[in-house]
Parts: sequence; C-alpha cells; structure tokens
Amino acid sequence: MAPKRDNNNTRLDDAARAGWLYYIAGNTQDEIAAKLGVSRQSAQRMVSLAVTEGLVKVRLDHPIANCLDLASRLKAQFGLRFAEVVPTDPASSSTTLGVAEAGAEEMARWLKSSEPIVMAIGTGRTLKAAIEQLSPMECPQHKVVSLTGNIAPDGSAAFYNVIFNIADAIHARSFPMPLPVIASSPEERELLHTQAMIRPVLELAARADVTFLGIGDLGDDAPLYLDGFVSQAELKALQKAGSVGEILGWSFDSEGRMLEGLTNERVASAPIPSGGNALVIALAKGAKKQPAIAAAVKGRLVNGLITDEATAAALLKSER
Amino acid sequence: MAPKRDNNNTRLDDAARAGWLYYIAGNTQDEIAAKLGVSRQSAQRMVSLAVTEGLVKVRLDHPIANCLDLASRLKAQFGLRFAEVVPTDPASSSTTLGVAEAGAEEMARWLKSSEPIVMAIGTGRTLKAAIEQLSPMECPQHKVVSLTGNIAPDGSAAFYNVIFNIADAIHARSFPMPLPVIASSPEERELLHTQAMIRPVLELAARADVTFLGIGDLGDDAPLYLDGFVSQAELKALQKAGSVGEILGWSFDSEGRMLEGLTNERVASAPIPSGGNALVIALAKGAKKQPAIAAAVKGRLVNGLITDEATAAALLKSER
DNA sequence: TATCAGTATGAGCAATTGCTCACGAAACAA
DNA sequence: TTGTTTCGTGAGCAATTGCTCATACTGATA
Repeated sequence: MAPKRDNNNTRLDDAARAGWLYYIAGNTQDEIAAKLGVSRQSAQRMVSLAVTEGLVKVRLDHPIANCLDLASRLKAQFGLRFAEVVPTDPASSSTTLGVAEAGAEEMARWLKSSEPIVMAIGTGRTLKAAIEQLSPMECPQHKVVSLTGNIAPDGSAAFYNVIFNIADAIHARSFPMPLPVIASSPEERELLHTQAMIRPVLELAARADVTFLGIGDLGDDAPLYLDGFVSQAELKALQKAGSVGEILGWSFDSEGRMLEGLTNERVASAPIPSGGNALVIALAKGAKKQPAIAAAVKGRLVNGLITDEATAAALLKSER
Repeated sequence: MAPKRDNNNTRLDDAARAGWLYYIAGNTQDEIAAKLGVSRQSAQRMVSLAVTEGLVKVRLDHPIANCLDLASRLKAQFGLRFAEVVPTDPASSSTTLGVAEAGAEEMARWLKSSEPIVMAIGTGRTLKAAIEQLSPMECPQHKVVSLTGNIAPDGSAAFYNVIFNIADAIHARSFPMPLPVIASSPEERELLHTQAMIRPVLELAARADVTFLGIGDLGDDAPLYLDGFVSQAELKALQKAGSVGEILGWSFDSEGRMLEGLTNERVASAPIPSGGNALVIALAKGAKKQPAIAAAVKGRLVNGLITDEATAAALLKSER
C-alpha cells in the first residue's frame, strides 16, 4: 500500500500548500492554480480538501467568539432552543451584569413584533434588572402575564415582582397575579386558583409565546427565604429533600425533577410553561446558582438560557 | 472618550459575531445579515472587519513535506536546535508573510508553559508582524524583556519596538530598554548601561530562556539606515568593512563574525544571548536578507531559525 | 484486446462575495 | 443657522467561488 499512502501524502501536501496560499497568503484560486500548475478547478478542490480534512483551523480571538461557542455547545448538550452567553466580568460581583442587558435585548426582539404575542414573566432580582434595561416602547398589541404572585406573606407587594415595571415600560396590557407565591395550604392554593380574577391569567400564562424567568438557588441564603416566602425550617426541609433550586417557587432536585410535597404542594404560581412551541428562557448566572441552572436545563424545565461565560463553562464541564 | 470606546467595542463585538457565524458556523453573509438584522453589505463589512482587525486567525495544521525536509536539513547543516520552514508565495512581496504567523505560533507554545519563563525580544518589522499574530493570553507568570532600545535618534519611540505590543497581548511583566539603539559614543554606551534602570534588564536578558529576534540586512536600504539609527556614511563604512547583516544593531560579516569598531563600539543593545540552554530564534526570510541569515547561522549567532522555503533552499545551496 | 468500474478533470453555471460609487445622516465649524 | 466634512449605508456590478455534469483516463478483468 506504499504507493497509495505516498499518493495520499502528496495529495494532502498539495492541499496544504493550496490552503496555505489561499488562507494565509490570500491568493485567489486562479493564482494558486497558476502557481501550482493546475487548473482552477483543481485548485478549488485542493483548498476544499484542505478544509474538509481539517488542515485549516480558523479561530476567533475575541471574547464574543468564546461566548458564541459556549452558547452553541449549551444548545447541543442540553437540547436548548435558545442560548445566549455574555462575557464574564471577573471583577464584578453583580449577579445580573450582562445577563440583564442581554435579557432585555431578547425581550425587545420579541416585543418588536407587530404580531400580538403573549409574554410570560417570572420574578426575581435578575428579571428586575433586565426590565430596567428594557427601552421604553409602544406595544399595545402584546400581553404580558405574570407567572407568579406579588403578595408577600405580610400582605405587602413583593419588591421583586416585575410585571408592573415591564407593563409600564412597554405599554402593553398586563396581567398580574394578585396571589402569594406560596399559599398556606394546598387547599388555599386550589381556592385561590379558582378565583375569577386568577383563572384567565393562568390560562393566558399557559399559552404564552415566550417566557422569561429567573432561577433561584436554595442555599442558606436562598432568595425564597430572604424574601420571606419560606421559613428557615421550610428551607432546611427543602434542602434535606434534595432541592437545589427553584423557579417561580417550584423546587426541584439536582436532576431537575420537581419535588413532591413540602412547599411544592402549596406553590400558588402558574406552572412553568411547557407547551410545544413555547420558548421558556431562564436568566441566571453565578456560581451560587450554577447547580440550580444545571438541574433546570438537565430536567428540561426551561428550553432557553441566558447566562455568562463562566457559568456556561461550568455547566458544560459539570455535565460532561 | 467613553462613547467612542463603547462604539468601537460594540463594533468589534458585532464584527466578531459576524466572523464567528461566517467562519465557524459556516453561514453565508446573507444568512448572517438576516440573523443580525442588517443588510448583506453590512454583514460583509463586519466579516471583513473581523479579518482586518485580526480577530480571525487561520492556521494550517499540516507540515508540508518539503518544508519539513528543508527544516531538518537546516538543522543538520548549521547545527540549529530549532528550525521551521513555511511555504513561499512567489508572488508576494511581503517580507513577513508566513514567518510572522509561524513565529507567533512558536511564541505561544513557549508562553503556554505554566513554569515562569523569561522571553527576550528584539525589534524589527518581522517581529512586529509576528506579535500582531499572537493571540491574547494571560501570562502573568512570564517576563518579556527587550534586548534593544526603543529610542530613535530624534528622541521619539522607535516604531518597530515591539516589547510593549507583546506585553499588551499576553499580560506579562515587561522590561523595556529606555535606550537608543546606538549610542553616540562608546563612553555614552557604558554610562547608559550602568544606569539603575538598565542593569537589571540586561541581567534578565542574559538569562532568557528563549529569544526571538529579527535579522537586518546591510544593503543600501538597510533597515538600520532607513530608521535613522545609522547615517549613510556609517552604513557605507559598515559595508566597506565587510558587514552583511545586523542583529539588534550588532553588525557581522559574511562568516558571522562580529565587526570590531565602527558602530559596534557604540551599540547600546544587550548582547545576543548565547548561554548554554538559551534558545535564540531568528525570524527572517527573503533574498535580500539571505546573506545576513546565512552569516548568522554560520557564525552560530543564533541557534534557531524560522524562514520560508525559498530562503531555506538558498541557504542550503549557498553553503553546500 | 475489449470492457467496465472507479476516479480525476475541465467546462459551464449559479451562488456568493468584494468593491465602488453615490446618497444621506450625524458631527463639526463658521 | 448654514455650510462642510466625515462616516456609514445600500445599490449595482464585477470577480470569485462552489457545484454539477459530461468526458477522459487508469487499471483490472474476462
């Protein structure tokens, strides 16, 4: 087989030479053909061969390149329909920097549509920050619907409810949920959900075209606990039951499976949309949230994600 | 300046994104235009910008047989410890094409080491071009030290001094030499070299692990003369004394022997490193430089060489 | 020797890309 | 404000590239 191999080698040599002249020296294929004494088509084939044989490696030296790469790997690995990765600023301690801006950008993209859409919104600091980045616009054709209540346990309006802010910013019809996040009992939850004011909202939420929500961790300083939606005892119980994160108050374990019982029996939020075409985009980044994000994407609780480089890299690594 | 910079940054970001979609994801410019919501022409411009800004790096992963062969013969014939030969583009008049890319690659290979190293750097157009090809990386553990001054005779910073560029690109500690290339007298040279700021740099240079430098010819349009470091009269005198080339300003004859007297008495650069394990790699190609390169390798002034096929072949032939 | 399968080659064509030019908006100076 | 300059943009066109198909070649076999 020696002659064959020689042939292949010189073939690849020529291909490499053609590829070099094309990509490094910037020749046209006509020039290459002339220099190597072959026809233009043969030169084209050589260049093409050099590419298909993987001889030619293209790299992009820009932070954004890495982001795009991570995004496409996230999509592939977790079956996401949407993924965006923003650069990480190692110096910043913000839990929303970048993600908020990118989230706002993506929201604006949807809202620019002249077709009426239903946009569902969760709560949380990240989402709040995203809404703040949203440029005001006139969108009377759209509807924004809250997926979760805005009533704190003490009866006040929860600070991180964002439905009013977004409605303000874009002048769309808004559908808030005048509910607590977590009811005092399963029965109360059922009762609340049958209310005349709530049912249409839940129905609207179920057919949202796109959903933006945050992901909360369930560490000792879980937002759900800090904001008073669960007691310390309840938090401990959730942790003990294996919960690593929550979305809209729904707790799930490290595989992204919803917990049975505990506070999940009493969560008054709408279910996380999961209809066929519905895009459910989570905005979240940070080491603390990473297990929660990993679980959410693994369990297909969301099919879209906006995060940062560091978190994206960690997600890919943890699941390899 | 903030808005300007922002603008530039987002411009480059967009360019990078377009470049990524084009070169990595294989989109056509029409598709990119659609995805980014711009016209086809703008997409084309972005891709083009990504290329001209050096965001896009193309590498060829195939040692062309002839180049390898030439490299190993160079090593054998001149006792080089390192030799790399890149293809020649006969039509190109560039004096750096290919050599710069290969040099950058070799530098990157050294810089990837987690062991702290000292890298010494010369000057010149070739080296400048090589640094431009170097991918940004984080190398706080390494030190880069300039072997030669960066002060032109008129007091300005010489354009082809590259120490700052490389330090920028790799975030290593840099040690420039705030000196002229050639002092006005031997006495001034001595004086300069005893300065507190210079001595440590010279000492560091002397123990560099690896050195990259260019080779200059001493024809009528010698870079040393073009850049104003020597007068025409001095150049003529050097030529008359048999000088065929210079490294860091040090002139040598066709056998690679350092000239006595003349400008060599006043060169303020560090000596060319020649310690036991130190690898001294010259980047140079081209017919004009060929006698200088031949002399440098014959006289063992360098023990590494990156050049192109045509020059390599000529070197081997001339010395057979 | 005739035939045939497999493969390389060149022509022609359609798609893609790069360039130039003219226009219009924003920035700037009078 | 008004004129000027610079910059970005889109249109149109020419060059370049990629693909398909018909043909020619190799060399293996009956």
